[in-house]
Amino acid sequence: MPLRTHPDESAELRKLDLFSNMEDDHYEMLTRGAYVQTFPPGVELLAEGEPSDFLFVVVEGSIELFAEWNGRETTMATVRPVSTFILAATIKNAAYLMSARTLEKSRLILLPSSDVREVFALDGSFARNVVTELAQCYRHTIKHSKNLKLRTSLERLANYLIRHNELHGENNSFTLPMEKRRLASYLGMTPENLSRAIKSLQPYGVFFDGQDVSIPDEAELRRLAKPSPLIDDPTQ
Amino acid sequence: MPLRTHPDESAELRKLDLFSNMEDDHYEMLTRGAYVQTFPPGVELLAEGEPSDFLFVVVEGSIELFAEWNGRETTMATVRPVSTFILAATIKNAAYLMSARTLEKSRLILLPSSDVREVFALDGSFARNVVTELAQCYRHTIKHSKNLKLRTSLERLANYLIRHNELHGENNSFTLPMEKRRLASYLGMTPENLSRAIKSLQPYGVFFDGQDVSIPDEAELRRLAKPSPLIDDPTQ
DNA sequence: ACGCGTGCTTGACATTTATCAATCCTAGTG
DNA sequence: CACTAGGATTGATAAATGTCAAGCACGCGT
Repeated sequence: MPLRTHPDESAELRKLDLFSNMEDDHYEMLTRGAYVQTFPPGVELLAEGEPSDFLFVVVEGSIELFAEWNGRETTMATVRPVSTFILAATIKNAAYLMSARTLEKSRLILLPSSDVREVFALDGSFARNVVTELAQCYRHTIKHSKNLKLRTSLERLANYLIRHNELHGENNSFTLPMEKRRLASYLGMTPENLSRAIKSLQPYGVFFDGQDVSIPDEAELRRLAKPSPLIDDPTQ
Repeated sequence: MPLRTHPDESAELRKLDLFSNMEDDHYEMLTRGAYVQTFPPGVELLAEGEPSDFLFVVVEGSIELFAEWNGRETTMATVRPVSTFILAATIKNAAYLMSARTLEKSRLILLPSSDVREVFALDGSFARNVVTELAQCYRHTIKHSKNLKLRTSLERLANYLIRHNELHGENNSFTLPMEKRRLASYLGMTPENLSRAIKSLQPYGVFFDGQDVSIPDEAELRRLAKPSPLIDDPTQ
């Protein structure tokens, strides 16, 4: 059963960049119809093609954005706290282009799309925040396309490992943040192909133990991966 | 030698969705430093990685947005009049993620990025127009990624032909709007592979004569292509 | 009309990637 | 503690795609 937001969630929401510098009564309009809901893993929250009824905010857990065509499926992105998803569809009042499912138990805030559009039309600060968020998503997707079109799957894997090590590695070691089959799908390859790619990175000093990865000497891997900030840097 | 905008270009610019509902003095701020310039074919206007000095508007001709990595190059989009490009980089004051070159003789309006950002901060209507434009670009790029990840190159070609026939075909015939090698690059394949893909579409009722295409009976092609509005419809 | 360049096509071949089936491994369950 | 289900791996094979080299064809300028 959906519940109204609790003060805790509301405070968390207010801190988001997307809602900074907004007038308080506009923020009130935006959240008065909001729900907080917790979902178990593997729940499909929305399907591509549906009209956008809600803007979603992940407060806890993780969400997979994926797309389907002709019986095939591919992972487009993974969304982690605290951030929104399907903002573009909400603002444009258009159909979702991607489906979403929970990967683990997740707590979400649902903001009615009509309220979001209403406040968007009224509040200039909010409109500017939406631009920043959309520009971010847009540039991420451009980089994803460049990655797919300019690199082989082995190169994509190598660059993924280097970037993830930079962001989350300690002592050049880290644990994969998702199942291998999802990573494979995100990187545009099959699980079998990922398995073989992992093996063929061993000569470059990459060692896997289940989900755990260690890259004692990054230099060799970098020679193969040739990372570029214009594809791999999430802050660019 | 750069020239200030002429009254003609200025009127054309003002009519763009991006500048609708703006206050006149804000529009004035935006255009007082603008230049109009005509470029011959094949001129590289900007390179990925450079800071965004200008927002570009194509008034005449056509522009290719492309990206490079490790000696490889791929076409990301073709921009035709009247529309802007590299808006996201301009607003975020970030490096370009794509390079741009003229495909034919082209007339462009250059708006200094600093002016665009200044007006963006002042004018709520302009900020909302930027959102609409960015959401459009974002969703286009999502569709491009889905196309690449979910379809084979033959399926991508088939869908491209169906869509282009819908939009620009007369009597189920049309002329390719770009060279085959650029189409190949846009579709994420080599020119050789495109040549073979074209041949293997003959049994599906697709006939090429140089740049001219005719699809007397679309039904057969559609059975192969399985077009989806969530990938192929530019208005979605 | 003649060359000339560029893009297109074709063939032979190599590489990359997917598919299918079997097996292994491991975390969770009764 | 064995059982089981689902993911991961492996091998064999097929399909898709890229590479290289040669030849073709069309348009352009002289």
